[in-house]
Amino acid sequence: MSFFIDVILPLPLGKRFTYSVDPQEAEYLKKGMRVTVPFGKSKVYSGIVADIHQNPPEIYEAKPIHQILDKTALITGHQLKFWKWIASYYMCAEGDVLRAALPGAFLLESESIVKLIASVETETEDLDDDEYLVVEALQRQSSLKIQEVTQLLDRKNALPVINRLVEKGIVALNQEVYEQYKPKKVRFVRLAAAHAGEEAMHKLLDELERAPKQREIVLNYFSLKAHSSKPVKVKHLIQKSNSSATVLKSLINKGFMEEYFLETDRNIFSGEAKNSELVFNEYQEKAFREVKENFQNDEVCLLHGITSSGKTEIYIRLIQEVIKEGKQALYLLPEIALTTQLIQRLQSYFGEKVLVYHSKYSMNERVEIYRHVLANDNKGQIVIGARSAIFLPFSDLGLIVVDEEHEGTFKQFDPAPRYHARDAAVVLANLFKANIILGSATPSLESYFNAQHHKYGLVELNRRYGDVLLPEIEIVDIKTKHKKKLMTGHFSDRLLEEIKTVLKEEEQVILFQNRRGFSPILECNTCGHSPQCPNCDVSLTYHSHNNQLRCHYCGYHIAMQKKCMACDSSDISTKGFGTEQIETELKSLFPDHKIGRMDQDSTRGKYGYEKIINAFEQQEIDILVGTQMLTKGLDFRHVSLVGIMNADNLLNFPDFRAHERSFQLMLQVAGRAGRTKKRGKVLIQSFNPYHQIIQQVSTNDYAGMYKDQLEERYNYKYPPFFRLIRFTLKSRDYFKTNDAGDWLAKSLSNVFDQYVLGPEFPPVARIRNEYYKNILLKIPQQQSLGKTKTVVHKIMSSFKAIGAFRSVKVVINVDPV
DNA sequence: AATGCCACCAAA
DNA sequence: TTGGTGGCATTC
Repeated sequence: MSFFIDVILPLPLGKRFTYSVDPQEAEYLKKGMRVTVPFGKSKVYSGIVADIHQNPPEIYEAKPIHQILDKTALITGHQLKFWKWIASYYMCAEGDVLRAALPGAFLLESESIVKLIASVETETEDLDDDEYLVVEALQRQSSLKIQEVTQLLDRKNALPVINRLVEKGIVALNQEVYEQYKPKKVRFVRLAAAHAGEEAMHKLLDELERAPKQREIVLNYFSLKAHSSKPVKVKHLIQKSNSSATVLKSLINKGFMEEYFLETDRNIFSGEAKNSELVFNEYQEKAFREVKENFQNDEVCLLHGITSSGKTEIYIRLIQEVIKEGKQALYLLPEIALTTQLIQRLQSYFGEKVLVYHSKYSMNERVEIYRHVLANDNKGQIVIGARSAIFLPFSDLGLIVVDEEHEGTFKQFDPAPRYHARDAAVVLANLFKANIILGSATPSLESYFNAQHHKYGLVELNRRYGDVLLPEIEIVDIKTKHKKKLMTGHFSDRLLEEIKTVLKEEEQVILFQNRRGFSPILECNTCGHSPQCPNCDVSLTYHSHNNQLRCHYCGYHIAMQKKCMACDSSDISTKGFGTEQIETELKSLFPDHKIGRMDQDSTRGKYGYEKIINAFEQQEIDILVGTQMLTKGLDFRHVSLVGIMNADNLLNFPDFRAHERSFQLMLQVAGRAGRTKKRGKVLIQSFNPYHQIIQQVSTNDYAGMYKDQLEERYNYKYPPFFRLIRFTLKSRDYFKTNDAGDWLAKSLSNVFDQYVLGPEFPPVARIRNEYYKNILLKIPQQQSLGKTKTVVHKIMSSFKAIGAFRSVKVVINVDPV
C-alpha cells in the first residue's frame, strides 16, 4: 500500500502538492506537521502537511518527501480550516496565507552544500582553473555553500562549475536545512563545586581578603542564594554587587566560580498581577449584562461605547470569565493602538498570562509566543495583538475582542492575503464556537448596519466613566476668519486664544493634522468648495500632468477649473499642509513652550513612538502636533484642548469612506480632551462649518451620520449594500496594462454588466516604473459570492492564458478599504 | 516565487 | 564558436 501527503508550500501557487511517503512515515505524520520536500529541479522547501491519503496522483509521479521536521503538529486543524477560508474568501493561494500565518523562522530555508567525496583522490591535472579553486578550498574547509563558491570564483553563476565537479565524482551536493530559531541563552554563575560547603566558603573568603571587589561579589552571591534557590544571573549579580564583568571574570578564571547558560523565554512579564476587582458603574454593569445575553444567543456583539465610557473594563471582565473556564482569549487592536499604556493595563490584571504579538516583534520572540499559544500553557492564555494575531494556533479559544473595530488598518493591503482581521476574526470565532465582541466609539457603517439588521447584537454605552462630560466642541469658520484677516498662518484667533489659556493653566494641547504630505485637492479660498465627482461621493483630485480633476473610483474627469464651480471666485488653489509646517508656526508663536510632533517621520526607530508619548505624559511637552497616530488608545490626563487644524482635507479625501472616516477620526481625536474631571474643549477649524459631518461631530450624532452615509452608500452602490472586489493591474508596459485592463473589464462586464467600473488609472498611475490600472467589481447583496468568485477565477485563468498579457500582474483585493 | 531551459546576440 | 542575457514554462 502506498501513501501520499498533500503539502501546502509557501508559494503563491494556489494548489497543494502531492508527495509520496512510506508506510512508517505515513503512520508517523500528522496533519499540520512540517516537512521539507524537493521542489522543481533543485529547490527544497518546507511545507505543511494538509492531508494524508492513499490516492496516487494520476498524471504525474509523486516525489518522495525529504525530511519530517516536527514531532507533533505545528499547525492545528482549526488553523488549516481557517487558512482555507481566508484563501478562498480573499482569493489568494493557501501558500500566501501560510507565509502570513507563521513566524518566518518556521519556514526553513534550504541551501545547497558542496562537499568533497572523501574516498576520491583528486588528480589536479584533470581540472580547469575554476574547478581547481573549488577543490582546493574544500580541502581547507570541509563544506562550502553555493553562494560562497560564487564569491570564491567571482562569477555570476558558479553552478556549472559545481555540476562538472559532481559529474567527475569529486564533490557531492547536499541540501542542508536550517532551523532559524535560536533560543535566547542567559548567562548564569554558580560557585565552583570545590568551594561548596561552609568550611570551603570561609576558606574562600579568607583567600579573597586582599581582593575586596571579588569578595564583595562572592558575598552577594551567598546572600542571593540564601533568599532563594533560583539560579543566579550574571547580570543580576554584577548589578547587586555594584561591580563589573571584569571582576567576576577573574573569579571565574581563578576557578572559584563557574558560568553556565540556560535557555530562557523572551516574553517575560516581571511585574505582579493585581487581580484587583473591577469596579463597574451602573452603565457598565448593564452593558456587561447585555453583552452576556448576546453571547448566549451565539451572536457577534457590537459594543458602541463613546470614548472614555469604560469599554476596556468590560473586555477585561469578559476575559476574566473565559480564562476562568480555562479557555483562551484574543484581544485584537489596530497596530497603532498597541501602546504600552494598554498592555500594562492588561498585564496588571492578568500578569504573565498576557502575551503581545505584532509585527515589530523579532522573529524569535514570535516563535516563542506561537509555541506558548500552541501548548495552551499558562502564558498563552491571553494574546493582545495586531491583525496577524488571528493566525496563532489557538486550541481552545473562548473569546475574541476586536477593539477599535472601525479601523481600516485591520485590513491587510499588501502582500496577499489581503484579509480583514475583524471579518476574519468573526469567522475564526465561529470555528471555535467562541464569543466575539466588536467595540468602538464610532462603529464602522458595516458593523452598525449588521447590528441594525439583527445580524449582530448591539450594546450601547453612552455615559463617560466617572460622569466626565464629553468635551465641548466649537467649530471655527476659517473662511470668514481669512476674510477678516484673523488668521495667523494656519491658526485662527480663537484657536490661539484657547491655546494661550490652556498653557497658562499649565495644561496640555493636542493639535491634529491629518496627513503629513501634500494632498492635491482643489479648494476655493473664498467658499471652501472643492469639486466633487457626480457619480461617486468623492472629491476630485488634481492631476497636474494633464491639468485634470478626476475621480479615481469611476474615472470621471473634468478639465482643471479656473474658477470655483460654486461661487465663481477665481481665488482657488491646491491645498495641503502638514504637521511640520504647523510645528514651525507654533515654535515662532509660542517660543517659550515645548512643542512635540508625532507622525511617521518623528516616530521612526523602535522606541521613537514611546519616547514622544512618555515625554508628553510627563508634561515635558506642552503642545503635541500629530497625525492619526495620536487618536488611538492613548490616555493623557492633562490635555484640556484638542484642535483640529483643518477638517476639510479629511472630508475631501477621494474615497467613498471619506465622510465616515472623517467622522470617526474627529470624534476619536476629540475624545482625547478632558479625560478627567475637568471638561475638555475641542476646536474644529473648517472652511465649511456647515458641512453635515462637522455638524454631526459637534453634536456627537452618530445616528445621524449613520443614516446619511448609509443613504449615500445605497445610492452609489457601495458597501454595506454592495460588496467590492478590486482588480489592480500592473506592468512595466503602459500599453499592455491598458490592453489587459480593457480586456479584463470587458470580460467582467460580459457577466456582471453595469457592476463593473473602470478600468481606471489610480491617482498614482505609475509606481516604480509600473503602470497601474484598477477595475472595481460591485456585487449586489443577493448575488452569490461563491458563484461570483468562480466566474472571476474562470476569467482570470483565461486572462492568464493570453500570451500578450503575461507580463501584466493582477492583484485581487476583496473588500478593499 | 524561483529555477532551468532555450532562443538570441555580441565578442573572439 | 562561446558565453552571457532575457523571456517563459514548470514546479507534485
